[in-house]
Amino acid sequence: MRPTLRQMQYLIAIAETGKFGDAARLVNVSQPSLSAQVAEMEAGLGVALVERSRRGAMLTPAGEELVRRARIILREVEDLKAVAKLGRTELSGRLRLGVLPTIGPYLLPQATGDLRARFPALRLSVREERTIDLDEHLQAGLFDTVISTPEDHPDTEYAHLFTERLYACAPPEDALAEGDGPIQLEHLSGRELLTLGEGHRLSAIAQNIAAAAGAAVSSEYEGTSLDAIRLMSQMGAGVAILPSLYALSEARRDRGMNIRLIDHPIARRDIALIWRDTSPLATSLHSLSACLQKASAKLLEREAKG
Amino acid sequence: MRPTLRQMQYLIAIAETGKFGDAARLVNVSQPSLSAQVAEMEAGLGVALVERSRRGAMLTPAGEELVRRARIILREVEDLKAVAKLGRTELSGRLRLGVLPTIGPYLLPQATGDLRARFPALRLSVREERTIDLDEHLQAGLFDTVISTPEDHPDTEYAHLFTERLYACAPPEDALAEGDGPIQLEHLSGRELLTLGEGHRLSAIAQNIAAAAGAAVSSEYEGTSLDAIRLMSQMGAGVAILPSLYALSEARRDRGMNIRLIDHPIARRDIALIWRDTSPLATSLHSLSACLQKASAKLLEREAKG
DNA sequence: CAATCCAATAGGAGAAAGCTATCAAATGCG
DNA sequence: CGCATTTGATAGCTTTCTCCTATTGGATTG
Repeated sequence: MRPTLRQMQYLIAIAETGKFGDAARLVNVSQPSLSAQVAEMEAGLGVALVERSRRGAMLTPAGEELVRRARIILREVEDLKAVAKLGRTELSGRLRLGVLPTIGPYLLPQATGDLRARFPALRLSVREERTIDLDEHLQAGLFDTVISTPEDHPDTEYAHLFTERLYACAPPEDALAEGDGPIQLEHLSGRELLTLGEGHRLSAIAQNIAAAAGAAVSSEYEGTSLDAIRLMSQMGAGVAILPSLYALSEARRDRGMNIRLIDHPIARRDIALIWRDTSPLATSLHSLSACLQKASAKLLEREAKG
Repeated sequence: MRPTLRQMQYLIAIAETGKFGDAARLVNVSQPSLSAQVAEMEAGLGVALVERSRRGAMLTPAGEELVRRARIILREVEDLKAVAKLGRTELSGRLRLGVLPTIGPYLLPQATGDLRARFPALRLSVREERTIDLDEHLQAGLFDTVISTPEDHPDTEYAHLFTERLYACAPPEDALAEGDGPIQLEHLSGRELLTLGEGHRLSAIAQNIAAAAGAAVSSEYEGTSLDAIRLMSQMGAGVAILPSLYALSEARRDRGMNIRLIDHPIARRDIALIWRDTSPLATSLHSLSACLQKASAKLLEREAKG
């Protein structure tokens, strides 16, 4: 690819020193080598760039113009190297993160402070999608990493973030709302459960719970957001099935809200930061996961006691 | 100089095709060569740029960023080549022209039309200086070329433009002002001659004329411009010695002005476009001189008749 | 299970870029 | 004037880089 970066560098050295010999010394090269490269450059471009005389070297108008441009180009190459160096040690640039809508809005705000401190050059691009779409888009390269349930994503590596548990939320006048501690599956027997629409991971889990508890998932009221489900529940439409992060963060905000932990292995799900097993970002993503883990621990500390 | 332009090109090809093999075909290179160069680039920068998988290649965030920058850099190299190509055939960019103050203001305006048509990319930077300064600054590289008298500039090549002759200009009531044709040196005998200050070529010539004609050069009234000399002459201070271009162009404008050609070999001087004999612009400057020659011929056509 | 596809690896050939030594011209100094 | 110095160009040789063909290894597909 002519002219070469090296040739440009040599030409600039001549512009700066005014002599072939000094220019060669400046760039740590022998004078004949530099002469040859400059001659090569002139031949390749078909223009005289340097005027040789006994008193040294002087640039032609064309040479001056090319030096001006070459300086810009070399500086941009340096910038490129600097950017790469930043990216070497830490995450930087745009990282496309896919996240479950039952997690993202509650976990990420908690983590932003830490993230900014730990990865100042990182620009997160976040998108909420259903589990099934997360997987497809991760494999297609539209996401660099996702926050989801590892078992739904083949050919991936992951770092565990936290274990999500489920909560039941009933209307105030409901019998379920009277107690305080965890409830058993049997307590849900015969009830109508409210959950998100199809394709969401939460929906699949709710189906399992319903089957195990002898309950039914409401087909009429499939919510499009957790807030919608909670509101429907408050209006008497049924028992809302809510995941940890939402339940705890909303419960903290709304003291009147009555939630009860469902105490059963089926109502647990591991949440992890997940990436393609071919991704070279693995090590960086591990430290990202540490930040996220810390944030989730803080959000879930009430759960540990309860 | 790492990374190389070629390496950047290869990385871009991967970004565009999504596969090493296709990228190699795109840039007319074997797949192993491209693989090696990209690997070299990654090693040199210390960052993973490409995520390899069985389904092809995918860029990391760092890779995307570098591709963005590399595209800019490659385009600027193309621009540089294009600029060089323009400069190859014709004069272009800034050409620093030094010119005698007795010539520049009269010759150059006449030539501008032709110059623009012939060298559209040329930006003339003109500076008027005394002969002695022209020479010094030409040698020092502050000028690419000058318009002057060849015999005053050693180590130069030149292209003849025209032969300048001298005119005598006397006050209206003067005896010299009565005739019309050329005058002989004897007509100046005993007169006081007006000319430019020291260091100007015209001054030296006027000294010669004075010596040969038995005249004196006024030491009191050394003009700083030809207009000043002419005015002083009109006020009765002496006989102004004026060169062709000024005399003819002003005579054309001011019909009442009386000028008479001095008919003697000593009152001639060759004017040429001059450049260092080491200048690679020689051929281009020859075509520049053709334009200037044409302009001067037009200005001097009255002289040919008279 | 064979066929196919993709990237990495191996080994060798050619080009490119480097170096030392030398030359030719010109300048500078005694 | 003459000799030492400085300048860029040239010559010859060595090293490094770049590329190519051929092959391997792993994974996907019919």
